[in-house]
Amino acid sequence: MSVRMKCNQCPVRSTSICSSIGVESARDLGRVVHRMRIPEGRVIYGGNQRAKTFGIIISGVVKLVIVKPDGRTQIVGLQFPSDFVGRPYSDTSGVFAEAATDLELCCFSGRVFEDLLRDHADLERVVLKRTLNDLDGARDWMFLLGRKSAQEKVASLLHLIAERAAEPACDCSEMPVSPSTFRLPLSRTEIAECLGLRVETVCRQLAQLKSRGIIATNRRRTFTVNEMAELKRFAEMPVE
Amino acid sequence: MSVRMKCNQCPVRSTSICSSIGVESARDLGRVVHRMRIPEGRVIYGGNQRAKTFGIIISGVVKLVIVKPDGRTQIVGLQFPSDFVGRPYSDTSGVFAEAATDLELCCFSGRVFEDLLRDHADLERVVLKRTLNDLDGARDWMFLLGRKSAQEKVASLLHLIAERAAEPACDCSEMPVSPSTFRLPLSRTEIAECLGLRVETVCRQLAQLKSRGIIATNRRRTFTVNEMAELKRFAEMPVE
DNA sequence: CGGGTCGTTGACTCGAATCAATATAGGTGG
DNA sequence: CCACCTATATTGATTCGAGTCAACGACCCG
Repeated sequence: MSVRMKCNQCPVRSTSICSSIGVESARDLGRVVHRMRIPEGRVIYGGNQRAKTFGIIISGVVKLVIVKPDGRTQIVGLQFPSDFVGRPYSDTSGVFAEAATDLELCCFSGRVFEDLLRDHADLERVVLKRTLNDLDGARDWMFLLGRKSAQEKVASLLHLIAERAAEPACDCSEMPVSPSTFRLPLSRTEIAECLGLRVETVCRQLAQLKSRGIIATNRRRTFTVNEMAELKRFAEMPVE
Repeated sequence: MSVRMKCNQCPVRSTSICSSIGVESARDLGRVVHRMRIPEGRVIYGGNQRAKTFGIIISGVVKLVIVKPDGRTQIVGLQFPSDFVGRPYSDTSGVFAEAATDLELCCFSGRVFEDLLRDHADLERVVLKRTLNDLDGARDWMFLLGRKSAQEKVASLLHLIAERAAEPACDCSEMPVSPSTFRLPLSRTEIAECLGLRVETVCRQLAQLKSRGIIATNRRRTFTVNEMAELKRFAEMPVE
């Protein structure tokens, strides 16, 4: 099976960077890709990872983490299917990328991709656009970290995940039950690490949302959002 | 006086994007620039600002702010001389840019710059590199907002500002007194808005640092860092 | 079925927010 | 140029939200 074939049946083709570049760039990119399965917990880049890796997430979730020597941990980004993974033009970033769930990654190895970037202005433009969007996202997240209450933080993250999980490209959904049920890609501890909170606080806020009927959880990672609109309200209102 | 002349004597030429592009791009860019003085408090883009503006800061400081309807405010970025100001490829960003001090800006108006970006791959590449650095910076800041104590937050911000203020391109320094004295580009309230704190908390932490002899302040905005190394320690240690 | 990790809940503490009262710089107008 | 006036900064007293410590419960794996 040729690479072209693989790209043609790629589930994220229409939403990834591949959809925004010219045929020539797409062809050159298609030549150097290979699919890869990565188990939960594996570090993709950063830290002691020597080789640069770039890729597009086909399925699964990647977390971007900052860990300080004293153990304090902050998750500074989440990436979902169709997102671009990698940090071009630098190999010294305090951030590292780790598989939050098992992943399917369409990846191209370091040097090759950077050469491609240099040679294909359209590819570089689309990476720039993605990066600018990531920056907007990071800034919205800064507002959350600096100004929102625990209640709002938890509601915001659930809302964000629920929206991404609902996208067709994402296989997080378990079964199209009534509103939206999906498997949470993060543990309680990881949720806390996203939000600048402690696990216990996250649990208490989840309990609150449950008692109000806005969400439901049975098995640990199985989530149902009953009232998406309510959830959004909670994500932006100081309290009730 | 020609534009070329103006560029030749530009104080931030060697550190801005202009230093990283080819002669042809530099020439084309030089054709469309004009200097502008902008008073403290003026909004440069975002909010109700219709016209897109791009530019390079020659002197002064720009703050990037998110304000929510209920009045909660978070500063999500600071930009110093030689930094690039503007948000290409989008006009709907919740962030807006405001002059934190009086500014001197070398600016190019919207459409023209975006066309230039498209036509000059080297210019686009250097904007991409800057954006990636901004993203790294935003993520470091997320760690600060999510995980640092008030003490560390204040020390971190002062350290960051002191480093940028010390750069030759920056005219913040007042007089080369013993260690480093400079004019703070932010009010106490703005410092609080950077850090996800309240004014009162910022004051108390400043008082702490003063009583330890690490910094000194006489007139409100005049700051001296006595012990840069100590300040850095405080920026990263849970407490003392 | 048993062990261990992860999640949940409760009691208490602590750091930063809030509320309130001055103090001081710096600008303004007389 | 000086005295006043206002916005900004500072300090104190108290409250409150989230952190910490501790125990228990439940899901998941072998």
